[in-house]
Amino acid sequence: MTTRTQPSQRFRIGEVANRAGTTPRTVRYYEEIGLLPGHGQREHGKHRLYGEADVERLRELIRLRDLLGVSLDELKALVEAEEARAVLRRQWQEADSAKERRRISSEALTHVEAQLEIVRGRIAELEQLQGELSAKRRRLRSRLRELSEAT
Amino acid sequence: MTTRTQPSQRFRIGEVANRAGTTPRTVRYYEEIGLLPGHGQREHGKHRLYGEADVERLRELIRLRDLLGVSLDELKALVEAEEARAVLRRQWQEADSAKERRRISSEALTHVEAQLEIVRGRIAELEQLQGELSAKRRRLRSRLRELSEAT
DNA sequence: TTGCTCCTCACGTCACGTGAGGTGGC
DNA sequence: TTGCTCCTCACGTCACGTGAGGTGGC
Repeated sequence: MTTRTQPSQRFRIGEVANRAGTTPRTVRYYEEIGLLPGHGQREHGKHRLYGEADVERLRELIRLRDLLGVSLDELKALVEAEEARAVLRRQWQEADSAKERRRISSEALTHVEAQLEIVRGRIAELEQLQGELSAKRRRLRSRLRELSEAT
Repeated sequence: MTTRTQPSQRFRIGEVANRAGTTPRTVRYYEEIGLLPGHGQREHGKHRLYGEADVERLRELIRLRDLLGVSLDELKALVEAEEARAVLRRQWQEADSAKERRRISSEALTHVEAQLEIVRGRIAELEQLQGELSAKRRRLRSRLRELSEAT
């Protein structure tokens, strides 16, 4: 499973956490719940070592967690579905029937569109809030202008 | 403190939670940590009763919690600062020196601008993600088109 | 009276934070 | 050898979820 060529560039957990904007504890926890590989063949007590790809994955996880506001379970399901599709894409690149390939692609499309809907909704809500805050700011500015003109 | 005219429209905790899109447990917890008034003169074991204003406040709390991604402690500080300014505004409407009123307004402006920065940042990040998802969708659609043309 | 929702503990859970005591690599 | 970061428990915390056992209002 997850046969990973050992990356040339090796980071320890602290640096990985730093680069991804989080803490070592979070990295260990994500390994514990299966969000990060945990490259199994590590002896008990030995240091965890990571490559650039791990940093990227962690960054992406944190990004989606924060922006989509999903639980780690949902996040796991999301990225696992993504990976399953990536595997299928590679396996059946030329092989398999056109019908099957259509099914896979259209399933992927459904997932992407669902995510887009969440993102669009969040943007809309934030823009609404932004509008309200801008109006507030405008009122405060005009009040301040009046106050300084009154001197 | 928080002398509130008893509202004519009275909801029980379940309905308040429903209208705000949350649960009774959350309402009780917010009362416990001081995010919601808890209209003190309730006898032990008696039902909590709320008005339309409470529903609005709860909605706003949940909205800010979800959109800004702040802790409940930060949220509390945020709304308390807001309320303190509202009180000042009412107290010193005509009274007090123009200098003091300028100070209050300009402090409020600083807070609003800080919030606007957070909101803008989040929108920018979400738009970045939206762009990436749109590109993915475009690729998937064109692949599907090719697949159906190949039949 | 029968349901329903409410009440107050109080323990469980998720996503980590924070030491405690010990080992490993520049 | 001296620091520093790492390791593994394991308990603490924040923001609630979830019963347990009981009371209150249409």
